[in-house]
Amino acid sequence: MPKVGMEPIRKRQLILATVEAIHAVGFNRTTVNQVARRAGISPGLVAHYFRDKPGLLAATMRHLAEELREELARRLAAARTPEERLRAVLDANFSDRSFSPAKVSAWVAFWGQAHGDPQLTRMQRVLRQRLKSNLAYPLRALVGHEDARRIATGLSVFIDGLSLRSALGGEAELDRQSARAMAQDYLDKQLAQTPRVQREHHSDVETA
Amino acid sequence: MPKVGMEPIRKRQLILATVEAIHAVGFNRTTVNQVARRAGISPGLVAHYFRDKPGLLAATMRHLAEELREELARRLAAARTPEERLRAVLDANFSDRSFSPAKVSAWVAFWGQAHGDPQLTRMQRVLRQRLKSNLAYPLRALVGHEDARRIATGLSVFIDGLSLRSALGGEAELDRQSARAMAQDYLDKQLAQTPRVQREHHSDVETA
Amino acid sequence: MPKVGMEPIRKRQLILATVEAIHAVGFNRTTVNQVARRAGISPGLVAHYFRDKPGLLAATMRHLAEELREELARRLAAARTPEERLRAVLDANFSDRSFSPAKVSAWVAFWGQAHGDPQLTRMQRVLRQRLKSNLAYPLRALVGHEDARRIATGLSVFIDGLSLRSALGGEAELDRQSARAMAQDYLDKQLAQTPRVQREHHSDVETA
Amino acid sequence: MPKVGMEPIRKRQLILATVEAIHAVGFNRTTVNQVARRAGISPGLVAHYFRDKPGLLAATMRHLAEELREELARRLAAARTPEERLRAVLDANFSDRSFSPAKVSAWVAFWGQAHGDPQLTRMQRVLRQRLKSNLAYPLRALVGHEDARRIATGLSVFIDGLSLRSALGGEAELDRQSARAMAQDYLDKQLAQTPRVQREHHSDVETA
DNA sequence: TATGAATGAGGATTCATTCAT
DNA sequence: AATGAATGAATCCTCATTCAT
Repeated sequence: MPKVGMEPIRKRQLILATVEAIHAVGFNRTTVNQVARRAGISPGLVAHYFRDKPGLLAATMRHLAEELREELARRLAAARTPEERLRAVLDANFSDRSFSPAKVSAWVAFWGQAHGDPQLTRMQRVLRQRLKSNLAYPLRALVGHEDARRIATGLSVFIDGLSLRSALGGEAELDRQSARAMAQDYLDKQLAQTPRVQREHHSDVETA
Repeated sequence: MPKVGMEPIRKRQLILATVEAIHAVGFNRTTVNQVARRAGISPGLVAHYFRDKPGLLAATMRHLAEELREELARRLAAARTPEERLRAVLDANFSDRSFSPAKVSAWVAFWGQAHGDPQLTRMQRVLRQRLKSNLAYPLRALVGHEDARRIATGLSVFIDGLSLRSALGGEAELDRQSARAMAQDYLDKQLAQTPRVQREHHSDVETA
Repeated sequence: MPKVGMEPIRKRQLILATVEAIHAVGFNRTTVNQVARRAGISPGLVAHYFRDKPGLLAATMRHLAEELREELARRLAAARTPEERLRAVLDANFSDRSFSPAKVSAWVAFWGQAHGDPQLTRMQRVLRQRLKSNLAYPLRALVGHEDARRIATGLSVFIDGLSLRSALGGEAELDRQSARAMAQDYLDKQLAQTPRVQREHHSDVETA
Repeated sequence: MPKVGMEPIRKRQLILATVEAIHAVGFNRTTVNQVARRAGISPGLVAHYFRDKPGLLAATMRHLAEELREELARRLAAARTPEERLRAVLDANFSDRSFSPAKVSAWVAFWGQAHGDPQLTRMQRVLRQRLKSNLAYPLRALVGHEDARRIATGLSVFIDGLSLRSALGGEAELDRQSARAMAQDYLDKQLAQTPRVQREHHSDVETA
């Protein structure tokens, strides 16, 4: 049943099937045939669209990263103050779409594979850096440079820990809402004990 | 060249080789032959001592957990106050022996495999629970029950995040000392904003 | 973009692409998709015109044989004496068109595949027989029947050997001109040591 | 059924099975499983001994070349005069062991694969060079340098042609004895028309 | 206790072929 | 007449596991 314009559809089907398979049977038992069957597609098509298994896995991870980026971009566009920006970053990371059990499972599985796979390692590094930047930027409006960097690092570490816990424990142990709350708590407690800085373009407004 | 009393030596050799292999080539490329060769042992012996590959992997993880337990027990034995106990828990988790690059890599690899493997999942759950208990107990001497539980959970999440970051980034990005310091910072900031509780057996001492 | 009268054009394109592919990447890596892409044609058309891969390969070999036949026919038409006929046969076999590197590569590749493929085997046999006949006929005007047969066989064997050498060694080792000269040398040396026979219809001419 | 010292036996079994398979079903249908089954061995052992399929094929060709070398060495050791040496070279190339139908089939199959396979190409080149040297050396005792080179080249080309003919036509068309005779005829006819040269170290003997 | 040769099931990948458009 | 997406059988290869020694 050959059709035109199927490429994006097929790719999406296969990527979703990959995430589901990882969540359902674990990374090791996730074979190309598994994924293809789950997507209702012939295994040969995987090669057609992703070249090989590493290609499929990399594309899957890229897809997850892209989803996260979209969620974040949408929320940041509506944010006006540093506080709103910080909230937007957390909202994106714990959004219904990005923090679903299957996707969190996939993230953790990829973390476990990153060692020894240069491509995955690079992607992880980029993602981590991006999260830190997204946090550090609004923080610099509130606290000193060094403190902003420190809090951004700590919060991104904490978010990773929450993902891990969520994936390993199942939803029962740590649901999305609680994870979100714990991240917020982390941020609040850090800010509460960090000296605020008056920044020039803020003073202007305040003295006006 | 069969010898008697080789069992514990062989087991240790194979377990260490497993950790090294995971760190060196990643979980997926860690084959039984790889591990055996690295240990300077015939692959057939793996079956003899661990029955099969899952057996070797479970034993390896059990070994890591046991090491952590030993480190902790030793330090807790010398701890007298709640503060010392908390420090002991952190010291154990970030000890030279438990937080080596290879071992942290192995932890993260196991996390990635836990999904779908009931045995690994169970072990993870037990470990996590143990860490939380070890933290919550001394905390209950300082803060309320609910706060103790909350801080213990948060800190164990944060420690996991630090391990992950350490494994993925390499030592360059987050060394052992810095990770230890960040965990301490987390604990300090949490305690600073949590109301202290006067407990009976402490009041006695203090009022004396 | 369906057009009429495309059949011979498409077939030629695909056959030439097959020869080029064999020369460029070797027989084994010559896939239908390879050939189609090289011809700038959809792989589906291969089935349309040649039914399947064996059909394409057989047609390709038939094409090479036909080319050789044409070259020979043209030259033979102009030949008047037995000597001219012999020269014509050699000229045809070592012509620019028939003895190009790509085509010689293709011949050798087909030889390697002939075993176990009845169709290819049959074609090889026919070709060989034809070459031998084309050589034996003019030779019979010069030497005895048995000698003619012997020299024809030997020369056709030698020509095959030259093709092989030319294909394996690349043009650097044995170019077309040298191969032609060696074949001629073979023929000359054989004739020089074979007793000539006076044939009736020749004596008439000569005694006239 | 693991045993020690099986390596050379297994390798020989697999190599012979490879030659037989190529002869029986053709190069393309010669799969690793085919060969293993034919050798009465598990397919996994192929990887154990030859790494992969190309490794097996290369080893097979190397084996054929080595066999030829042995045949030649044995005969050359017994040869005293240039004429005996030349005869030894032909005897070796058309020996019962080296010129069996299956082995000739294998040679031709390898020729067809050499294009695009650097390893096979190199081996072919070395073999061809060796044959030419083995012929040129005794020839230089009989004729001039340039003539020796020319005859050696021509004869080795002719031998290749005979192998090809023998493989394609089956034994019916050109048996081993006839092929041998044709090669001898080629050599004799060439020598008969090439001026002999008196070489110093021969004159000494003859004038003594 | 120890070896490592041998097995064979399982997985990734290739590719000739089909077929809806 | 032409496309090229899709199929799925076939092949190579890996690797956990077994077992004779």
